[in-house]
Amino acid sequence: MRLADLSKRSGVSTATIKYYLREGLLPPGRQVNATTAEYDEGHLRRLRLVRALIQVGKVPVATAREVLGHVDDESLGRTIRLGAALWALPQDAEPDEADPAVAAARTEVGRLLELLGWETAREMAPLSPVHRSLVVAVAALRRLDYPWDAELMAPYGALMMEVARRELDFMETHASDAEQVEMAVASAVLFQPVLRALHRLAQEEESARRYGIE
Amino acid sequence: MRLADLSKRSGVSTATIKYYLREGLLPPGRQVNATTAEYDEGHLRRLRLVRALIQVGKVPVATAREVLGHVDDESLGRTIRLGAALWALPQDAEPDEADPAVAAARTEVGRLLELLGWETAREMAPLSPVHRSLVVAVAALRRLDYPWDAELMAPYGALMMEVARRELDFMETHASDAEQVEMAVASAVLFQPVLRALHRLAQEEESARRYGIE
DNA sequence: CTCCTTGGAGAGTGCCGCTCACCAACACGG
DNA sequence: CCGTGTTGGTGAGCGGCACTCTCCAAGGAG
Repeated sequence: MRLADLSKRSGVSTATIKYYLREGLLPPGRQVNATTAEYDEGHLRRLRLVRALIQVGKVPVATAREVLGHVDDESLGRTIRLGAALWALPQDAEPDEADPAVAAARTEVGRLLELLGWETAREMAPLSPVHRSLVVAVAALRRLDYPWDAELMAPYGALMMEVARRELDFMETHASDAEQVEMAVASAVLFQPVLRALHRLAQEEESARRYGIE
Repeated sequence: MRLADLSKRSGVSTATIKYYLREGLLPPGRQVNATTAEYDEGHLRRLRLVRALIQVGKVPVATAREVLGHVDDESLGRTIRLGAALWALPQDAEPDEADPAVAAARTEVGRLLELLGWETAREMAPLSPVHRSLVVAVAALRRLDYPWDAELMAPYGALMMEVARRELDFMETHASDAEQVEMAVASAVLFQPVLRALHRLAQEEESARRYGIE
């Protein structure tokens, strides 16, 4: 398969594919000679993943490169690889440590993890970027005077744990570590729009049920 | 309160506040004379909401303006107002109707709503932008060969309904329609990062529990 | 009276995800 | 073996967006 074929089968323009190659999102093809390179099904698969991350998941190109780098790092075990890939994903702003809402949010998130019994998450908390973006989001809610507290949030955490369990069950039906990590990244990113849409549909549905369509 | 005070109390630069005023995200202050305008607590509250939408929720400025327009539209009843605001929120790309994955996704989403018994959502389906972005996201998952089907997704839908019920219960503790709609919008947008973070933390936690830290 | 601040508005900035234009080296059909 | 078209590679350009800068004349504060 050459570049033009890759483009046809993926629906991505050759210019964009070249850009992804340049940015290191897509590994180079097998160079046949100075003007020809061969791509295989693996490239097509990776290209579709890249597109999904960027277009549906809105992941910045630089972040996608980093995440995919971890996915491909065969020197790591599965858990570390998964962790590294997930850690590379968030691109939220740094919390403003001077803001009292941030400090309060941090405390409350700590209590939440305790309530949920998420020991690994608690140990990793000071370093984890995921933890950090949780703090930022909670701080934003608090600034809007939403009485957010750990007890209120614990059920959501439990629900997300339920979601994660289903995903890992499903991942286990797949063969290689790389495939599993790839799948975990795809779920982390692509289930987001799905959950968001279901969430909003549920809001509308429940609102219509409670109050009718006035 | 003048512009500079509004800036100090919100932590948003005067230049940015002026920009929001120009873009219609913030209603103008009470004009005292040609060079002075007075802002009140309502402006501060709105400004915080705008910031949360844009910075944490990553909602584009143009979209935020539209959403807030619906929140403020007192000619509408609560359900319609909520629906209008939520409909204005998504900013996903249009589905490519020529793509067979999109057609398959549409069918599958229809079956999902049937399984969940979400009648209002089914009636609104052809028009709803939220429904549309669900189709886009599901199509992306299908293209990656994830065997997504309605039965697999139904539990997620049920979980999101549970989340929505909690939110509406909480909303009911608040007074005016406008406040309730504002709160619904804030949840729709700000719970997203919270859920995302909890989801990823749960993934890491469960992975560590199952496989240890190799 | 003097200096500072105000609201308003246009133009500029920086980033980002492409997209275009151009290149010499080659592939391939006839 | 020739002519046309395609290849990988690269620099520059584009359009959108969220600000941010700069300037202005009109007031306000001490």
